[in-house]
Amino acid sequence: MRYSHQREAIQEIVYGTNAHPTADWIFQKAKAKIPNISMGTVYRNLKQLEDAKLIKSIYDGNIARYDCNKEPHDHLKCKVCGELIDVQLFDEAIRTRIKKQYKFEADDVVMTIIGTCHKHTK
Amino acid sequence: MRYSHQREAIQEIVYGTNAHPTADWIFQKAKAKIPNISMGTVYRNLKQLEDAKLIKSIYDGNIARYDCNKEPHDHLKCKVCGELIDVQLFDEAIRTRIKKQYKFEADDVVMTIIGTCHKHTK
DNA sequence: AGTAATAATAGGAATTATTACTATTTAATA
DNA sequence: TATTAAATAGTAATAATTCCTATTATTACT
Repeated sequence: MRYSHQREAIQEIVYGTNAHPTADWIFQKAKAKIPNISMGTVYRNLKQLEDAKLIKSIYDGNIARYDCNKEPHDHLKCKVCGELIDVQLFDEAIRTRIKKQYKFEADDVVMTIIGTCHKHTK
Repeated sequence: MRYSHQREAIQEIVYGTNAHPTADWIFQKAKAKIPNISMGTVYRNLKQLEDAKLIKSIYDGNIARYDCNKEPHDHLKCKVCGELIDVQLFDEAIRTRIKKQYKFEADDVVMTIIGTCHKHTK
């Protein structure tokens, strides 16, 4: 993977937030740095960064979000404010259980728990 | 919710398979019964059936799939054949742990474990 | 049974997220 | 510095889904 100014900027943007930004949000931020950057460049680089394990992507409903947290982790999604909170729930015990119970070799987990976060409890 | 021939057909189609069909697959099947049914009708009714808790929907990547299994459950997704297998992993113990550890009230879980199913182990 | 009210529909246009295409630019390196 | 191929900008294309509107069908009421 050859160096590019655009990719560096995109990586910096994703690393600069833990708000799980969308491709479009990243595109808007990138335009502030590189005014004529194009959406295709954003998508291509996000994919490359993901392939290189420098970022992760998650599907929030039907829209992709990008995450600078590279550790295996899961998400709590608040149904009031929509925020995604990083948590670590899936562990080796569950992996073993899945292997024994279902003869299924688990590589990756996409887990989102929908509910209400502490900011909205009265 | 008023009766409609179209909704009845759509519900029958979803109930008639456990292959987690997409909206388009359901649309094709529905056309065999009702030749001039439209895609909008399929989407509207799938949403209504989901609101009425008669079916469930899950996101497989960025595409919606529909499930006649109304019980809370999770999915194993085989990365070789793409099949989604219904399992039950999320339980009251995890819900309690989330509440204590993160002060988060969990309502629903969207969990998909990506890996390889037993059909592809040599 | 006839009629009024309105939910649901067909058909198509619009939207949104994402991918594909192509001529040009840029980074690596010989 | 000249060469080569990867990366880019700009734009067109695609795919899933939603929105719009005139018409149709279901229900409720006489």
